[in-house]
Amino acid sequence: MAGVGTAGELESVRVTRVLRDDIVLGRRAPGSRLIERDIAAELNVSRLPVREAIRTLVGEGVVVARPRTWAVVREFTRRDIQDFGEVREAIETLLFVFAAERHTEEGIARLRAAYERELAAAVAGDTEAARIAAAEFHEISAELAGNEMLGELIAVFVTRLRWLFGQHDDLVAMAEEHRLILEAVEARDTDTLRVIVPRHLASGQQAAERRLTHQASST
Amino acid sequence: MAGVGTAGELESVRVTRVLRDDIVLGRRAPGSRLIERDIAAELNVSRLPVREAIRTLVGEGVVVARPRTWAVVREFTRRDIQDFGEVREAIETLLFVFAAERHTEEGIARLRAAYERELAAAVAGDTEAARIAAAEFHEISAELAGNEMLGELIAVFVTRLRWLFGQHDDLVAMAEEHRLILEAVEARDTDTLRVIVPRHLASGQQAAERRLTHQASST
DNA sequence: CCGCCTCTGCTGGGATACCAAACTTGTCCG
DNA sequence: CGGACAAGTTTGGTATCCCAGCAGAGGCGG
Repeated sequence: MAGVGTAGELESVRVTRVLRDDIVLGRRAPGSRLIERDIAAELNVSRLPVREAIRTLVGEGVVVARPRTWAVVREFTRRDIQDFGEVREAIETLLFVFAAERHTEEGIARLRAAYERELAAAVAGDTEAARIAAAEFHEISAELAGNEMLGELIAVFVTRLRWLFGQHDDLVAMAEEHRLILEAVEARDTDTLRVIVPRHLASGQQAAERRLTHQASST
Repeated sequence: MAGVGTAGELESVRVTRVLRDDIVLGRRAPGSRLIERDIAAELNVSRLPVREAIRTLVGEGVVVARPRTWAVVREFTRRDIQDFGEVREAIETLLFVFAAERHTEEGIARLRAAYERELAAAVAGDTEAARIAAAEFHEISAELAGNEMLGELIAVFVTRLRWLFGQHDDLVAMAEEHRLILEAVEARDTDTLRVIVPRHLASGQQAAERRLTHQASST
């Protein structure tokens, strides 16, 4: 169900994914221009799908577009990252608290499975697999939270999240933090969650700020 | 700053506003079809601005679009409204708590001015003016909160908010609730805010659910 | 009489060509 | 050295055309 890929896929969706990956993976630097005509030529499509893709990425907050000029990859300031962290703290705390209050047996089993996959990959040093498993940990949590609107809200921010906080230095430490969250969710211990989730996010915050410093210095 | 209007305005922005108002004000019913060609003809534009507008409204969560078929105005369930209320509670509490922690003298003065305009309009029975002033109360609060990302997050939800919770039965009561919030913000009393903001929102929740019931019965 | 299935019309997704508006940029002049 | 001006770019929008795919109607068979 996940991996059919190009079968009947809309061009605009494909272009969006390519551009988004370019940005998130750093192949397009913050501040660099997104020129519709050039991108269209690169990807062998007309300007239409490119325009839609750029609009989508504007909605996801990783591209800024002023009228009648080129769009650029967004440049985040240290302040933006701080602000984003504050908002993220509130949202994710809500997410895990709801998951704790509303989860089912079956859901916890899936959450544990994701955690175990993440841990195994982290120990094995498989960065990509650990990243994917960690993302699934979040997705399953969103399901358990049983709040569709919360899911939509997170969807709006998830690209920014992947971009700014995508790479975490210490994979094993992150897996350990997920274990603590998993156990608190399973025990429906919301008080503990309200303490450990902010702490968990703070550890990723520093990596993001370090990354920003690195980018700034390379400009 | 608000009211220049049509001067050099982009067509896509204009079309978006027209469609959004149609939906928010109930001129387009939930479930009704949004057919690009028809809307383009109605507004004397080509299909492109209409497509962009529909995409924007999808992003704002008030329109649903499946590939290669018409888009429809979103139909909200009672569950959606409940979920939305839960999320809104967390976001707005955060908003006013930040505003309380970070506001300036000058900002409070503007917030009070907005409140007083709202109260005067509510007492006078001027629904439209009260609605506008209440919206400004929120906008100023977002400024005072000093968190750009939080503003972006709210922007994503504000259309849904206007649509579902737009009309509040008792304008004077809402103004009174805003007075309590204003005073708590000014006094930097975050503990009180964490209590009264959820209570404030709950009072609007019921109106939204009643509205939904009304819509369902009229279908 | 009911349910499935095909078939057709409608609708969006995309390509192409073209034009206007306005933003950038580089140049020239004071 | 700085500002006004002109040329080149780039997006926003219009107008068509075509194709793929969904929805609904109607027919077919049980």
